[in-house]
Amino acid sequence: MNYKDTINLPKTDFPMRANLVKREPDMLAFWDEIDLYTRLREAGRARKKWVLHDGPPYANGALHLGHAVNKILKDVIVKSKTMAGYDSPYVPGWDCHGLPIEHEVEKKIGREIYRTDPSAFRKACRKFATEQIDVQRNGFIRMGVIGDWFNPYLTMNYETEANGIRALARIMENGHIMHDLMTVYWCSDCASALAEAEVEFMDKISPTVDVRMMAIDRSAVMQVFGKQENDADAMSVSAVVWTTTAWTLPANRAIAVHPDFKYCLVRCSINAGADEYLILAEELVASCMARYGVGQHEIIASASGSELVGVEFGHPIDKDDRPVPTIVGEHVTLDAGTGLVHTAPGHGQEDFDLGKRYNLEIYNPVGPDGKFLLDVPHVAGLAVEDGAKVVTELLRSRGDLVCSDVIEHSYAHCWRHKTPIIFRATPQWFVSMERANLRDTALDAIKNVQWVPKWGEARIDGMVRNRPDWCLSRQRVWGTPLTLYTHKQTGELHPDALEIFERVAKKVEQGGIDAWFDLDDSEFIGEDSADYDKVTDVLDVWFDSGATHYSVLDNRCELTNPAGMYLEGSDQHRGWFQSSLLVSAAINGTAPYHSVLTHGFTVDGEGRKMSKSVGNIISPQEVIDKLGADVLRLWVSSTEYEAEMGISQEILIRTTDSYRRIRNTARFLVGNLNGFDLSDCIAWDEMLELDRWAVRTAIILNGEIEQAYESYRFHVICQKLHRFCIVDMGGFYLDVLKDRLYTMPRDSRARRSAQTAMYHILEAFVRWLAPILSFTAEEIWKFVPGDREQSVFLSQWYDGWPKAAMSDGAMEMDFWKKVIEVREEVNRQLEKSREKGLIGSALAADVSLYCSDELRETLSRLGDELRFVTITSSASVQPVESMNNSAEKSDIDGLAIKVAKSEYSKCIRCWHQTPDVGHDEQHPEICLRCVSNISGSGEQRHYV
RNA sequence: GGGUCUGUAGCUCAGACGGUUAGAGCGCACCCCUGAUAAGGGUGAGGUCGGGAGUUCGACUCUCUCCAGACCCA
Repeated sequence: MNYKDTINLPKTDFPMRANLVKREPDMLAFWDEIDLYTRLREAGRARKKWVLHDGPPYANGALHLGHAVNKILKDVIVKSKTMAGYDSPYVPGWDCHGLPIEHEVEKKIGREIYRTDPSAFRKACRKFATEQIDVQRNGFIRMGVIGDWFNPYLTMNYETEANGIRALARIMENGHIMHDLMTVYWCSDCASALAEAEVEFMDKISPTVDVRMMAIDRSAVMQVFGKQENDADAMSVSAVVWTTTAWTLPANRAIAVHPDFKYCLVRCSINAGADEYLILAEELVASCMARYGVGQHEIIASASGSELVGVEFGHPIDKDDRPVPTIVGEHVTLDAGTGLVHTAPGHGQEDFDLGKRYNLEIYNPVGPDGKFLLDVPHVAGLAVEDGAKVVTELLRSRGDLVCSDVIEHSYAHCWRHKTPIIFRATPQWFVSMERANLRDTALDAIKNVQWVPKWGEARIDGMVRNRPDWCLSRQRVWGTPLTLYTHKQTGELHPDALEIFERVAKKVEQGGIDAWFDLDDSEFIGEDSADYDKVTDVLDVWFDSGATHYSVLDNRCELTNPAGMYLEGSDQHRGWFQSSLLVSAAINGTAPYHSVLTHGFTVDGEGRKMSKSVGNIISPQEVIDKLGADVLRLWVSSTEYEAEMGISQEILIRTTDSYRRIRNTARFLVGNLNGFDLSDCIAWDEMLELDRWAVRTAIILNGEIEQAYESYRFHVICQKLHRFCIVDMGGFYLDVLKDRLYTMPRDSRARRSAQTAMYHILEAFVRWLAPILSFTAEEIWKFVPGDREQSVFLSQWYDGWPKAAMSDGAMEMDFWKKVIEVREEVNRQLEKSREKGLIGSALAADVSLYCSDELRETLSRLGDELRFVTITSSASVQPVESMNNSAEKSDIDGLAIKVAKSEYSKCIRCWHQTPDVGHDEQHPEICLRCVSNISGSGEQRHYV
C-alpha cells in the first residue's frame, strides 16, 4: 500500500514564486475590468467620509523614488481607511502651470514664440503638461495606487483655473491683497523679470569705482571720531564707497556700515590734490591706499560702525541736494571695497530689505528696457552700461572719483541672452501677512491641526512666523492670471475689481486662461477699458496648488474641505502645506486639513541623498521591473518615514526576503485549506486548545495591526507581520500542525479544527496585507475559502472571529506561553543531540522532561499529546526526583531534559518511532495511530 | 550661519515616567529535514546604544558640546 496517498498534503495553485513583474499587470487589468474605484465609491456611499487630498506633483519629468514613497504612503492610508469602514475617495492631482514647463516647451518650440505668440506658447504648454501627466499616471497606476486616475484634478483644467481666480477674489475681498514694490531679477533683452532658476552665474569683468561722498556736517563727523572742529583744518571729510555698478549711483539712498567694524579717519591726498579726510574700514585702509596710489597717509582716529550710524553724507550724484544717511547693514563685509557700502534700495535684494527696514525711498530709475527713465538727470535714456560711463565721468570731473579699476567676479546673467542681469524694484502683488492679520490667523489654525510627526508643528509655525509677505505676481505667460485692472493715471484698482474676477472666471471656465489674455478688455470692463491697464502678470504656481482646497475640494462632491489629511515630503512645510494654509486662512480663517503627515526624503544606504554624480540613484521603475511593485510597496511601508528613508541593493534584498516569507506563509495556509468549505468549520468549543491559541494570537495581532494602521505606523505592521509569519506560525503553530493536518483523516474533527483556525487566520491575514501588499493580497483573496467580494478592497477588517474567541482567554494563553517556553528548552537539547550525531530529525528522539510539581501539573494536562508539541516520537513528563544524571538542566527553573535516540522502528506514514509500529498485521510498516487514521475511527486529539 | 529633524547589532525596527546581564526579526555561521522543497525547522555568534563632557546613587533614556546625515532658509 502506498501510504503517501493517505496523507493530506497541502495543495494549491497559488504559486510559490511570486513572479510579480509578470503577474502584477494582470491584477491591474482585473481591477480595471471590475472598475474597482467606482465599485469602492458605490460601496462607500453610506459611509462616513475620510478624504486624503492629493498634493499635486509637478507635471514634468520621470517619476523618482520620492514620488513613489509619497503615492504609496497615500495609497496605504486610503486603503486602510477604506478597510476601516470609511468612504475614502482618492482624486489624484497635477500641478500644471509654471516655469519648468515653460522652459521645457521653450526647448521644444524655441524662444521666440514665448514673446511673439504667447497664446500659441500657452497652448504648447498645455499639450506638454498633458503628455507628462499621461506618463506619470501610468507610473503611479503600475505601483498599485488606486484612485480616480482618469478623472484627476489638474490645475490647468478650465474650471480649476476659474476657481483659482475666484479664490484670489475671496482673498482680496477679505483685505489681504496689496500692491507694493519688490526687487526682481531683470533681463533688459528679455525686457522681463527672471525667475531665480533662469539666472546663471558667469565670470564678468566689471569696472569698479571708489566714490567720495562728502559729509554734510563736518563737525558732527569729527565728533564721532572724538575730534574737535578746529582739529579739522577745514579739510573735507568724506565717506568712500565702492561699487561695481556705477549705474546704480543715481539711485543711492544710504551708506551701509557694519556695526561691529572699526572705521578710520584717514588723512591723505588723493590724485595729487589737497589733503583731506577719508572714512574707510580699518582693515581695508592699506588696500585702499594702495589702490588709490597714496603713499603718505595718516590714521587720525577710529570709531565703530555703530557710532557712525545716522551721520549724513552728500549724494554721489545729487551732491548737496540730497543728504544720505549711514545705516547698519549686517551684510557688509571686508572682502573688498572700503567697508562702506553704497546702498540703492531699488537695485538689489539686500539694499531693498534695508530700504524697507529704514524706510528709505525705493527708487528705481531704470525702465523695463534697461534704459534710464527720461526724467533722470545726466543719464536719461541711456542703457545702464552707458549710464555707468557717464556717471563715472561725471564723478571724475567733480573730483569725486577717488579711483576706478576693473574686477573679475562672478555675476548673475540671463540664461537665455547671457546678458548681465540688473535688479529692478518693480510693483508686484502680494498677500500681506499683516494687513488683515493673516499671520495670526494662520498661526492659530496651525494649532488646530494634527501634525504627524509632532515636530511638524514647530517647523511650520516657525516658518509662518518669520515669512515675508507672499509675492503673488510673476511676469510669465503660463499661469493663472491676476485678473486686475489698474487705472492708467492713478494706478488704482478698478472699483469693480471683485465683480471683474467673477466675469473673468466665467469666461475662463469656458476657454481657459487664454480668455483673459485674448479677449478684449471691453468684455470685462466695457468703456472703462480706455482708462485702465490690464495686469498681465500671472500667479505664483504655489497659489494654484495652495488654492486647491477651494478650487477642487469645494467643487467635487465626493471630496470634503477641510480634508482629513494632506501628506507630502517634509519640504512641503514651506511649500504646499504653507501655501494651502495661507490661502485657506485668507479665505476661511481656518486650515484646509485636519491632519498633515510628512515623510522624509529617500537616501542611499549610507544616509546620503541620491545624486547623479554620486551614482547612488535607484529609480522606482527599476525596482518594479526587477522585483515588482509589491516589493517596492513593502520597502516603503517597512521603512520608518519620519526621518530619511534609506534604500540600497542590500535593503531591497532584505525586503524581498521578507516578502517571500509572507507570501509562503499565505501559500501554506491556502494549501492546507484546499477543499475546505465554510461548512467544515468547527465550533469554538469543539476546537483543539492549540487552535484556539492560534486564533486568539491572531485576534490580538489583528487589534495591534488595526491600531497601527490608524496611527500610520506601517513599519510596525511590517515587523509584526513578519514576526508572526516566522515565530508564531512557521516556528511553532504551523510546524506543530503538520502532523495533524497530514496524517489525520481529512474530515476528522481535529483536522477540521486546525483548518478552522487557519481559515480565520487567513481571512485576517489577507486583509492585514491588503493596504501594503495590494497585488499579493488580491491574489491570495481568490484562494480564501467561501463566497466573498470580488476584491479584497471591497471588504473591511476581518470581524468573522468566533464570538467566544473574543472573550477572556488569559488562562489558556498563559498555559501555552509556558508550553512554548518548554518547547524552546527541548529544542536546545535536541540541537545538542544533533551536534553529537545522536539524532537528525527530532522525530528520531524520545524526550523525558523532569519537572517540578508545578510544571509537571501544567504539562501533564497535554498527556500523550505533548510529543506533538515537541515534534518528537515521545515526550514523557517525570518528577524531578526520578531524574538521573544524563538529564540536562534547562534555563527554566524546575525543568531538566533528557534526549534519547528512539529505539523503535519508524512508522513510514507519520514518521514517528513508536513501539506499536507493525502491530497490525495488515499494516506492518505503520503505527497503530496511523492504522486507526486510515482504516479505523481515527485517533482522538484534545489539545494539540 | 539659522530653523526643524535623524544617528540603537551587517539590514529593518522595539526600547512610557532615567533603574536588574539593551530586545525582535532578517542576514550570517553551523546543523537538521526533504510530506510548505528555487521551501521548512533548530542552535549560535553579533550592539554598551554616533564621539566627548556633565547632571544623578544610577542614563540608550536629561543637559551641553562635537561629528555625520536630511529637509528648509540665509
